Amino acid sequence: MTAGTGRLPVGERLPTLEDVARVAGVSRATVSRVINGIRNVDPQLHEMVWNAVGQTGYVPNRLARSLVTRRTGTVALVVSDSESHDDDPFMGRFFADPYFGRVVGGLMSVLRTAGIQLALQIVGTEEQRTRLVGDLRHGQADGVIVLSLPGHDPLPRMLTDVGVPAVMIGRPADPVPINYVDLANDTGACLAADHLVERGCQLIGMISGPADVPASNDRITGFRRSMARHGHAWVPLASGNFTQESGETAMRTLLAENPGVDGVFVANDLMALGALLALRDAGRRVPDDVAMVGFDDSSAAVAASPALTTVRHPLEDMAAESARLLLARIDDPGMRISSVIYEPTLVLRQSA
Amino acid sequence: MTAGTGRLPVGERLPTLEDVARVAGVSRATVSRVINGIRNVDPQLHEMVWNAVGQTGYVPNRLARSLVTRRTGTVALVVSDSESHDDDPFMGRFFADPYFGRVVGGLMSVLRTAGIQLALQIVGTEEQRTRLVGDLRHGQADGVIVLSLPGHDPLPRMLTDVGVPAVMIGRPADPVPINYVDLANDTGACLAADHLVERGCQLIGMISGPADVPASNDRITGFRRSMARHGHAWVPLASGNFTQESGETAMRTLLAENPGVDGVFVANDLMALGALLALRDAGRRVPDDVAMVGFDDSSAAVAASPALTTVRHPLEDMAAESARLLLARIDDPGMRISSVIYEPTLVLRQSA
DNA sequence: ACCGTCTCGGAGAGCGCTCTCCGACGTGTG
DNA sequence: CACACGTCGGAGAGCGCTCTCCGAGACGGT
Repeated sequence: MTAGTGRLPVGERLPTLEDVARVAGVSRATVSRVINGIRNVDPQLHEMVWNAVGQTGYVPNRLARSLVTRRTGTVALVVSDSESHDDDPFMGRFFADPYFGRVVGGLMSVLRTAGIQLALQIVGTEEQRTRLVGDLRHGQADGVIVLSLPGHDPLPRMLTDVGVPAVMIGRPADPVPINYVDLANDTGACLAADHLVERGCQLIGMISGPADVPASNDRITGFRRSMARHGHAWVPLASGNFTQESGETAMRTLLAENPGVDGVFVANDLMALGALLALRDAGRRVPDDVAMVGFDDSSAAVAASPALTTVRHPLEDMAAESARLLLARIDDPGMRISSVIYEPTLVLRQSA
Repeated sequence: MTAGTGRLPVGERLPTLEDVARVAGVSRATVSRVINGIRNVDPQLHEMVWNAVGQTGYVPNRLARSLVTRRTGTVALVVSDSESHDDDPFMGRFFADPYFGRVVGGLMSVLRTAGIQLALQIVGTEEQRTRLVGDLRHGQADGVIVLSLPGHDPLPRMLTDVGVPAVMIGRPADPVPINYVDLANDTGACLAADHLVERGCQLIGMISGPADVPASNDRITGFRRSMARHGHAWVPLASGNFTQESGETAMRTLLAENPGVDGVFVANDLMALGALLALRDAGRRVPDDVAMVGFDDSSAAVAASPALTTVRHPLEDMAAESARLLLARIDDPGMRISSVIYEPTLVLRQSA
C-alpha cells in the first residue's frame, strides 16, 4: 500500500503534427507524408522531419488518424450469445474453457505480426447487438471475428447486411453468406466411430453436446452415419452441455440404459473427463471394459488417465486462418466469400 | 463456398449529427446536448430530436467523440513479455492455459456492465512497448490492465511515469508505485505446508515454478518459512516452468534425489498433473505413498485422479477487482495508489 | 524564348463530434 | 419603463490528422 498522486502530466500537451512541422520548418502535409512514407519527398526535408520527430518525441494520434482514414488497426472479437443475458454465469464457464484461450492465441499469432489489436466484445442483448453493428459501420473496428455460441444468432446476418468484413469461427447455424472457418466435425465423428468399430466394440454409445450447436450437431450426424454404415442403425445417445459434470451425468445415464456398452464416443474432452469418472465409479475399466474416444485433443486429453484417444481439433490453426481471411477481406472488400474447412485427425492414446 | 460481392454500402453515407440537426430543425449543439442528456433542453425540442434520431437511424461515431472527449470506453489488457520476442511459441502456451481465460472472464464481468470493451495487446519488443505507451498517452485506451510475465518488466514503470491509469494483476517484480491486485502466495504455500505436515508427512518436497516470477518466488519462500517453523530447515526442491511436462520431469528429479519423499507441494495444478503421472510411473500411490497439494484450484484439479487437494486462487474475483480498481482510478485520477491482496484457501480433495 | 510536362511542397478543407462562448428572449424588480 | 438577471439555443472554434487540390519551380523540346 503505497500512497502517491498519480503524476498526471497536467497541461503538458503532447506534441502534434503541427509542432513537428514548426520545428522542421515545413508544413503539416509534408510531415504527414514523411511519417506515412508517401511518395517522393526531398531527402533533405525527409531528414529534417525525422529529426524534428525525434526532438519533439512525437507519436501520431491513432484516434485522429482513424477518424479520417477509416482504418483503426483493430479487429473485434465478438462473442455473441443470443440466448443469455448480461450477468449470465455461463460466460464464466466459457472463458475458463481452453477453447476461448486457444482461439485468442491463434488469432493473435497472426494479428500481432500485422500490428493489429484485438478488441473483445461480448454481446448478449438485442440492444448491445444493434449498438455493436452501429459502431462497426462507423469503422470502430476494421473487421470482426464472430465466435458464435449456442442458438440461432441474428448477428452474422446483421453483419453481412451492413457489409462489415466478418469471419466466423464455426459454421453459422442459419445459412448466411459469411466467411467462416470450420472443422469437418462429421468427419471427425466418423473417425471416432470407425476406430471404435475396428477395435471390436459391439455396443457403442455417444455422449453428445447440445443439438442446437452446429458443431455439436455435425458430430452427432457424422457418428450416426458412420455407425449405420457399419450396420448399427441405432446408437445409444446421451447429451450434455460440454462441461465435465454434464459428461459424468450423461455417462451414468448411458450406463444405466445400456449396461452392455463397451465403447463410447464423447463429443468433447471435458465431458470425456467426466465420463471417465463415472466409469471408474461404476467399476468399468478403460479401455478394457469400455473404450473411449474424445474430441478436441485439448490439454485435458493428455492429462486424463488413461490418456484420451481423441479427435484432434486444430483450433489455433483455424483461428489463425480466420484472422488471415479477415485481413484479406479487409484489404479487398470485393473478395468473394469463401470458407475453409479443416480436416480432423485421430490421435491415438490409451483410452481406445 | 458461396460467391458474393460483399454488399458494401458504397456512397451510402451514415447519418451524422448534422443530418439529425437538419431533420429536427435545430442546431448540432442541441442534438449533441439531447443525445448526451445534458442540462435543460426544452422538452419539445427534446422530443423532436429523438424523433429525428429515429428517422435517420443515427448512431454516434465513437471515434469522433473520443477525439474530443479523450475518453474511449476501452481498457487495454496488455500481456507484457519482456523476455520473449515476436513469434515466441511461449505465447501459445500462455493462451491455452486457463489462467488467461479466467482473467479475461473476471475482467469482462465488470467491464461489460460498464459498457467498456477490452483491447488485447501483446508487447514483446522494446519498440512495441514504446509505441503502446505513446498510444496510451494519446488516450487510445482509458486505462490499462497489465498482466506481467516472467522477468523484470520495464512496462509498469513506463506506465506510471507517464501517468496512465494502470492496474497490475500480480505484484510487479520491481517496486513500482502502481496499483495492483495480488494473491498472498506465501500464505497459500504455508497452508499447503501446514496441511502436509499435519497429515504426518515426514519428507516433504516442493516443485516450484521459475524463481524470477514474483508469484512463484513467494510460494517458495512461504513454503520454506512454514516448513522451517515445523522444524524442517531444508526442503528438497525441483523447479519447473508451470507446464505439465515440466512438472513430470521435476517429480522424477525429486524422486531420484529423495526416494523417501512422502509429501509434495506443487506450485500449480498443471505441474501437479504431470507430477501425478511421474508418481504413477514410479509405482507410488497418491495419497497413500505420497501426498500432494497443488495450487490454483483450476479445472485440472478436479479433473485429476485422484482429485487434487489444492490452494484456491480466486483469479476471477481478483481480475474483477482489478477492473473495478482501474475504473475508479480512471474516474478519479488523483486517487491514491492502493493494492488489494487476496487470501488463498485450501481446498481439500483426495490427493492429500 | 516559349510552352507543355513533371516534381514537389503548401494551403486548406474536411472527418464527426463537443463545448465554450454569446446573444435572444422572458421575467421580475426599482 | 429601464435595467439586471436567468434560461436556453446557436455559432463556431477546435480535437489531430489526411489528402486533394493548386501553384511554384525545374527541365527539355521545338
